[in-house]
Amino acid sequence: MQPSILIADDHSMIRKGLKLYLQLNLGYKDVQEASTCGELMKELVKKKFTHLILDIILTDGSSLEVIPNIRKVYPTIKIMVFSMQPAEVYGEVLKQYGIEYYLSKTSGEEDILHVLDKFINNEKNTALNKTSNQDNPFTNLAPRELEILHYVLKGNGTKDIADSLNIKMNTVSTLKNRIFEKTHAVNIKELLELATLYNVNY
Amino acid sequence: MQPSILIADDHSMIRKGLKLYLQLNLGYKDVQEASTCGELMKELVKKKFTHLILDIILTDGSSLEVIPNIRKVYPTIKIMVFSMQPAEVYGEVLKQYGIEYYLSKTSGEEDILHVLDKFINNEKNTALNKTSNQDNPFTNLAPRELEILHYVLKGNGTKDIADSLNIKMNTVSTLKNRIFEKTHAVNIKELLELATLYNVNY
DNA sequence: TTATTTTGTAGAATTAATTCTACAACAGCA
DNA sequence: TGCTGTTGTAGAATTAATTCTACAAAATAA
Repeated sequence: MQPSILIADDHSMIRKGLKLYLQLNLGYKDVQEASTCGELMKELVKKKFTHLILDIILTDGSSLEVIPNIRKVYPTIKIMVFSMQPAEVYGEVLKQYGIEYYLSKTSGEEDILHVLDKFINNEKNTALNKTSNQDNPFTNLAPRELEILHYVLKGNGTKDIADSLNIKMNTVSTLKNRIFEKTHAVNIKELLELATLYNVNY
Repeated sequence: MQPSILIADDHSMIRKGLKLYLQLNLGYKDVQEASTCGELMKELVKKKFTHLILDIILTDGSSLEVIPNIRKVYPTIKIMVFSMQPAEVYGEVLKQYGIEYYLSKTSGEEDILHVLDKFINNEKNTALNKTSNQDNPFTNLAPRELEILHYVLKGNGTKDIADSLNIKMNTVSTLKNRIFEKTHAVNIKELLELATLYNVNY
């Protein structure tokens, strides 16, 4: 059976690039795109996919949150997550969500093709198992904390974040405090520096 | 004459996506890739390109720094810069380097194609022209504003600054606002980026 | 030289952000 | 299997920060 692949990422250029790899380099013809969580869910209903490739953060929310739902409705679908961060940052969270395949957008051509190929052919991914970097302060962040971090690193304010996630400002403040505690940063400037240091983008 | 295009970006996926737009959507066949400043210079020697598309930050340095050199050796080459940031952040710097075309990677499909098309066909780019044509945005700051800037860049909060200068928080806020206005930064993150870019560390 | 803009400052009012507390759900350990 | 720590959430109270307005002094333009 031919694999049927759905890509969800809010940058169209990334979607096109990934699609190109899958279609031209690896020869998988059936590749669809979605740019938001909403679109993602809509596409899933339209058609039965065998493989999902999800950016962690989409404009309308974190794809991590919808993964349990997707799993419930489509238990056989294979899911790969990808983002700008090196694997260590999301390592723990991904394990928590049972994600076995991870691709960093900063990887080189060969790595990308290698990981994609393994993913589509359901081979075990070796890369994720060996990661557990203790000194990266971002590794200890909880899923929601990472999500908030994303917005904080973009420069968004507390109210903004609260509004776009539909939670109270208090909650965002609490999460932000926990991020600062765990990373030992004392202000946004230090957090940004740390993020630069550990190659954590957004 | 057919345009001959060179893309420099350290994310291979972005290169592929951009290439796809140029080749499949716009029909320009001659598109090459480089992932580092070093590779960029090597490619330039190999062959005469008509158009360059550069990510601002590459792994081995800022592409902005090599632009003057490129201009000296290849005065007719057209250069477009692209990055993850919205145009305003780099607006001033780009002006300084004589860059007329800018593309944000976060743009949607239509915008990307539109800007690319204009660039390749040497049409005037309207988007960048309306950004104010001052030099270094920090040179317009008044003495007291620079003083406040110093504390802001250190990561200090409004109250802190007010206390250590023995002025009211209102005053600091007003000064901060004027700093943001004059630099066109919308938040601390952008201000820090601008400061880094202009080597401002008061 | 006069008119206009910029600069440094703040009061009042408002809005944003934090802190402190709490609690239920869950995870992990022992 | 019960104990303990973590996570995600928010209410109440408080504090920090912004906005809007204003004004005198200084700088600048006409």
